[in-house]
Amino acid sequence: MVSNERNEASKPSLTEQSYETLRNAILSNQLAPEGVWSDREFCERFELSRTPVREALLRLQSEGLVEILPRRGTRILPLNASDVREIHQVIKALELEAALTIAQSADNADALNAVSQTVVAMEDALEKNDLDLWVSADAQFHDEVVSHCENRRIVKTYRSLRGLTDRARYFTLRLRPLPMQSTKEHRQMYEAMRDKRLSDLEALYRCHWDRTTEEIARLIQEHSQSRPLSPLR
Amino acid sequence: MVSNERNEASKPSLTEQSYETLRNAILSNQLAPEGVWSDREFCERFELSRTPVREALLRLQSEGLVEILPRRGTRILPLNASDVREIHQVIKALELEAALTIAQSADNADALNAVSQTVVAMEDALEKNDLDLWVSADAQFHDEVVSHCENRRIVKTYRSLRGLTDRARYFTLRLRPLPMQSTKEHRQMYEAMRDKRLSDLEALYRCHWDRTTEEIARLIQEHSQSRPLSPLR
DNA sequence: CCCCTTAGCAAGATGATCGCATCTATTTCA
DNA sequence: TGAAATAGATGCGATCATCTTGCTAAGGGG
Repeated sequence: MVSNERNEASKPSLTEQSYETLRNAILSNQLAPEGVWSDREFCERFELSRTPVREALLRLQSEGLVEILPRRGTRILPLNASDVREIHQVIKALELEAALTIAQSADNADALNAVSQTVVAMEDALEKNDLDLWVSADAQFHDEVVSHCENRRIVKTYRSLRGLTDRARYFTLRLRPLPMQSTKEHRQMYEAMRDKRLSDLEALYRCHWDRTTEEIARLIQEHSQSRPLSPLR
Repeated sequence: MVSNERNEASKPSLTEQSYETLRNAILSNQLAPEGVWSDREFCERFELSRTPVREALLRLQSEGLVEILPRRGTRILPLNASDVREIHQVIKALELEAALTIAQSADNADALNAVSQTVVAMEDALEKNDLDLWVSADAQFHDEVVSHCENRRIVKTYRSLRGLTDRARYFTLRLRPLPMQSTKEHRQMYEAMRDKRLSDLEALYRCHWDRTTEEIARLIQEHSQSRPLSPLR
């Protein structure tokens, strides 16, 4: 009666806690992606003990945020232009698949409604010249599309990859042109989804992501030429 | 043949060893996907100790093969028809993206050559009526496509998901019709890729995967109706 | 009087800590 | 320059404390 399935809310384990702490520290760039860190340094800095930290690092490695060098230490992987391009390509493919699924679904009223609202929010934010609001609406657009595709694997993979590039998106936001073009594209994507124009939807999606990707990747390339390449795993 | 970047081959840590052992045991169905296992049982059965087993289980959980119930044990997740559909949808999207990338690449001679050879191998195997050989060639077709897309994230995500459904594919292989249709489709996909007919390629890919997915999913549904649904994470 | 519900206890298992042997990298000496 | 020793850190295992769960018994209701 009392017990439902959410048992992780009751008491976050230290491993979970370590994972969240380290992940946030990396994504917010509090941990510089340079040099090799030892377990001890993580422990001392965040007041955690070794086992939870080790298990958290293993998870972060599987997500591609860090690289564990056996018997040597842990390296925070920097995000270079090539990484952004690779990750965005996967995101593009997954999100397009989700959008196509929604467009072809018979029962997509909820999804379309949710997506529609985010488009309106983007247009409002643009009018008010509120970039933070726009970013939030933009993120929500993509999240709503993915969330409504009824495929937990797509959602999970998408979320984990998306987190990686939020760093990049955040830092390059104010360096990019005002997102008028982007806002228009989002409306077009929504309408193509609504009207079940599948090939239009696909072309729009690919175009949108390819353009966004190039904008961000170029900015990263210009602003951090000194950073080393990061091997995967 | 020649190992290039694989530095884990030099000396497999016990964690790596545990991971491989457990993963193989699950994928080959030596560990029944029923009931909850304790750490000790894994340790005794495979003669490993707890720390490596725990770390391996964490990795397997992040791949969706097992579910760790806090303070209760570890459950091997069964593969039901719905899972197969979800995973195949992701695979379809990723592999299509890879195929499109190859088709649009200027320097795709190597890739096309490798893929072409696997198609020939499939046709040979079919003629000899050698199912095992056919399966191997089939797997190699998809692997070559993904491997040549120059995107490590796609490769990595693909491999991890593909492993999950190999179980299903293996078990349903001999229950499915002879793969004549499938072989023909692979040749068509290859030719579309070679001739840069992108929309054909896309349609062929979607059609191929959707058909394969339904074949396998239906067989699973019929053969294992008694199995419980498996929640993700 | 019997059965069902609930509280309490015990046993077993897990999350986390700590220590040891081993391996890597660096430094020093020949 | 090269080899060996030393210092430091990691991988792994042993151990402790806490939590879950199943069993038992007591109490209340039919």
